[in-house]
Amino acid sequence: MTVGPSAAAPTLPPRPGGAWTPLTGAAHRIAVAVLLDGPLPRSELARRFDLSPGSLTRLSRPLLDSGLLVETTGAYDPTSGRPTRPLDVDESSHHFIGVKLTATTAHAVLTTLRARVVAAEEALLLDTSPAGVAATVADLVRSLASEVAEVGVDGVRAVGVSLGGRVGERGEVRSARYLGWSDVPLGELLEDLLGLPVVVDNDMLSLTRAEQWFGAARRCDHFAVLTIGEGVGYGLVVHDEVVDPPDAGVGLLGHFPLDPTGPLCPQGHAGCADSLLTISAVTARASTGLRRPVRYEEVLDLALEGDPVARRVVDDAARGLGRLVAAVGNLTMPQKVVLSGDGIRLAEVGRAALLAQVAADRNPLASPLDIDVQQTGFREWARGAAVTAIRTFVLGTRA
Amino acid sequence: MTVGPSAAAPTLPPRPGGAWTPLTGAAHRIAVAVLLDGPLPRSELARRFDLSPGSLTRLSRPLLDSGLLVETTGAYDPTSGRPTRPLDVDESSHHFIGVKLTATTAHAVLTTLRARVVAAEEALLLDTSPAGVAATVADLVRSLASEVAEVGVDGVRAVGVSLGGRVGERGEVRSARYLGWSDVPLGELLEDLLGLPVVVDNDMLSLTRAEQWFGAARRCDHFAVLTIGEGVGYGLVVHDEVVDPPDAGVGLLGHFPLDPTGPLCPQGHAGCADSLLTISAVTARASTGLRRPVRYEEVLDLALEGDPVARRVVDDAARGLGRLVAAVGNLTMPQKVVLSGDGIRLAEVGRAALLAQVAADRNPLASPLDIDVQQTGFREWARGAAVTAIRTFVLGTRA
DNA sequence: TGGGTGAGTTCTACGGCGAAACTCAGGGAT
DNA sequence: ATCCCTGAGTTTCGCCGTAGAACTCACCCA
Repeated sequence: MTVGPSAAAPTLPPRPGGAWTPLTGAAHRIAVAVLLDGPLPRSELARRFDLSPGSLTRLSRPLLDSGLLVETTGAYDPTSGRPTRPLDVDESSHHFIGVKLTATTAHAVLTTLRARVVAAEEALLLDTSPAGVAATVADLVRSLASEVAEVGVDGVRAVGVSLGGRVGERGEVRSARYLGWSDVPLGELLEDLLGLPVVVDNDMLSLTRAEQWFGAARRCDHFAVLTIGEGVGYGLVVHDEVVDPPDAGVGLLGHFPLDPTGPLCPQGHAGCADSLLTISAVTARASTGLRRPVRYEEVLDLALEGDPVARRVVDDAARGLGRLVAAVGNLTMPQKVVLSGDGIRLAEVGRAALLAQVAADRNPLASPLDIDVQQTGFREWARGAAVTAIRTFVLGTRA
Repeated sequence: MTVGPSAAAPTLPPRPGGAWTPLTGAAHRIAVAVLLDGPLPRSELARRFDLSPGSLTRLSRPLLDSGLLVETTGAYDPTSGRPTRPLDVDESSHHFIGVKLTATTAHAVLTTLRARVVAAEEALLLDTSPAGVAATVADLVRSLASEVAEVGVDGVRAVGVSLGGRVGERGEVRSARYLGWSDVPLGELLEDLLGLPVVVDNDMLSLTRAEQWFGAARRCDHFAVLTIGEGVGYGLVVHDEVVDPPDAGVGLLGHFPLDPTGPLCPQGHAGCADSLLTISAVTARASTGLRRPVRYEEVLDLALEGDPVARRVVDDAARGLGRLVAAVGNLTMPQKVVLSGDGIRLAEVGRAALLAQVAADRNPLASPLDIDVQQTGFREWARGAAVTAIRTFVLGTRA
C-alpha cells in the first residue's frame, strides 16, 4: 500500500518561508503589508483592508501554517483588552542578491527578505562583453552566497541586477550606454549560469522602488527621488506606483535647464542639469577655477574650509539642485523629495544655497517641501537591485 | 386584500435612467465603462474586466431592466459569428448643470449624462457675498432647467459649481481669492435653495477631470493640463487618477521660473509664469511697448499681422509656455499635455516659438511630447463643473 | 442548406466574505 | 480578591459573486 503525499504533508512542521506567488488577492495583500510594515496584529490588518475579524483568522491561518508568517509577542498591545499576537515575517527565511553594474565595476550585496544588507562584495569588470559581465556577476553571486555560512546557496531565492539603461520585460538589456550594449539577454545568460531566477531592471527605477518599500519613503504614496552622481537620476512614485513610461529612469532629465548663465553641455544647452550637477561637472569646474585637478570630495571639503572657488562651484550646483527640487515640487506636488546618489554630499555642503533656491522658486503659499537627504553609495544601488529581486519573489512580477 | 409593491414593480416598463450609486463593484465598473467608451458589447466588457461571459449576462441584465443601460444595434459586429448587441447609456435620461464662478460672472451650462452641452447661460455677479452669489447661481440653475422644454427640472440630477480656490470635501469654500471668501458653505447654501445635490470643487481639478472623462484626454491614464487665462492653471492625472494633494489646483505654479530676463512679479521673481503667461501680463507688456492700451485678442491679431512689438511679446510668452510644457514633460513624463484656457490662442499664434522651446529644453533622446491645444472658453470651464456633478452622480463621490 | 464562428444564456458548484455569537486575556474599580 | 469592561481573535453559518461547461442564437460563406 502506497502512502500518498496527502498523508505526509499535513504532519510536516511549519518550515520557515513559504510560497508567496500562489497567494490569492486578500491573503497576498496581507502578507505584503506584514512584510512592509513589520509586525502587525490581525485587528490592524482587518481595519486596513476593511475585512472582518473572521476573514483575518481564515486568511492568516494558512500563512502561519506554511511558515510564510509567524506570530510574535510584540509591544503592540492596546491600552485595554486582550493583548495582540502580531503577525510578522521571518526576514532571514529568504535571502536575495542585488548587483549594480557600472561601466567598470559590479557591486553586489546579499540581503534578507526585508532588504537588510548581510554581506557586500564587488568586482572589477575587466571584460565588459555580455559574457564577461555575466561570468563576473555569476562569480560574485556564488561567492556572496557561500561566504555567509549560516545562509547557504539554498537560502538565496532570486538575484536582481540593475544598470543604467533601458531594460525590457524579460530581463533583456535594450540599451546600456555605459557598457555599450544593445539588446543583450542578460537575464537569460545569468539564469543559465546560476540556475536562479534573475531580474534585470533599470537602476533608477530599482532605487526608487527600494525607497518605496524599505527606504526613506516608506508609507509615502507620492514622492520623488533625485540622485546626483555620474549623471542626474530621477524617479517618481504617484498613487503608490512608480511612474514608468518609456522615458523613465534613463537620465533624460540631464538636459533640464537650471541656470542660463551656467556652463555649456555638448548639446549646446547652458546650465542644464548634466552640465551643473554631476560629479564630473563639479570637479571640472572646480579644477578650472583652482588651476589644478581636484577630486569631488576634495571640492566639497575645500568648500567647507571656506575656499572661495570651491564654495562658488558648490553653491552654484546646489542652487541648480534647488531649482530642480523646486520644479519637481511644483509640478508633481509630492509628499517628499528624496535626494540620493554618490555625489549627494553636495546637498549637505551647499545646504543653504539649495534651500534658498527652493524657497525662491516656490510659491510662498505652497506647503513646505519635505527634502530628505540620504547618504548613499554603491551599496544602496546594489540594495535597490536586491529589492527588485525581492519584489519579483513576493509579487510575481517585476513592477 | 392588499397588494404589496412586489406585485406591481415587476410589471413596470423599463424607465430611462436608473440608480448608479447603489451598484456593486463589477456592475458599477461595467456601467462606468459604457458611459465613458460609448456602446460596448458584452464580450468586449468581459475581456476588459476579465470576467466570464456568464457573469456579463448576469451583471448586465439588472442594468438593462432598470433602464440604466440600453441595448443598441451598433456597427460593432465581428467579421464572423453572431452580431453583437452593444450596451449603451441613454445620455438624455439625466441632465446636469455646471456653473463656473469668476470674480464678476457666473457661467452656466446644461449638459447630458455624457457632458454634451445642451444650453448655456450666464449672469453677472453684482453682489459677490455668499448669499448674493448663491441667489444668482440658483436663478441661473432654475432658468436653465426650465428653458429647455423637453427636459424639465426633474431631468436635472445634480449641480456642479467650480471656482478658483480651495474647496473642502463637503462643498465648503475654504478660500477663494477672487471672491474674497473664506470658509463659505456654498454647497449647503445652494442645496437649501435648490433642493438638488450640489457639488462644489476647484475649477482646475474639475476641468482636468472633464478632460479625463469626456475631453481631449479620454483613454489617457497619464496626462497634464495647462491653462492660460487670468492665471496659469495646472492639473495632473497619473495612473488614471487626478493628483490632488493640498497644493493642487490653486495656481501655485504661478511662480514657476521661466525666463530670468523676463518681467518682474510682485514677489520679486523675474520671468515667473504669472509675470509672463497670463492674459494681463501679455496685454500689459504689449501696451507698454505699443504706447497704447490693447486688448489680449488684439495683441494676438497684431502678432499675426507682423507687428514687431506684438510678435515679440507673444513669442516671449510662447517660449515661456514652451519651457513650462517641457518641464512638465520632463518631470511627469505624460502621454500628452493638454493646453487650454481662455488665453490659449497664444499657443497657436506663438506655435513656432513654443515648439522650439519645448525641443530645446528636452533631451533629444526623449520621446516626442504630444501637445494638444484645445480652444476653450468659459463654456468649457462650466462644462468641467458639470462633469464634477456627473462624476458625483455616477461614482457617489466627488473624486 | 449546412457547417463554422463568435455572441450571449442558463445552470450548477464553489469559494470568499460578513454577521453574530463566542472565547480569551489583560486592566481597573469595588 | 473578584467582577466587569474592553478589545483580540475564533467558530459557524448563510449569502453572494464568480467561473465553468453545455447550450442556443444569428450571421457568413461555401
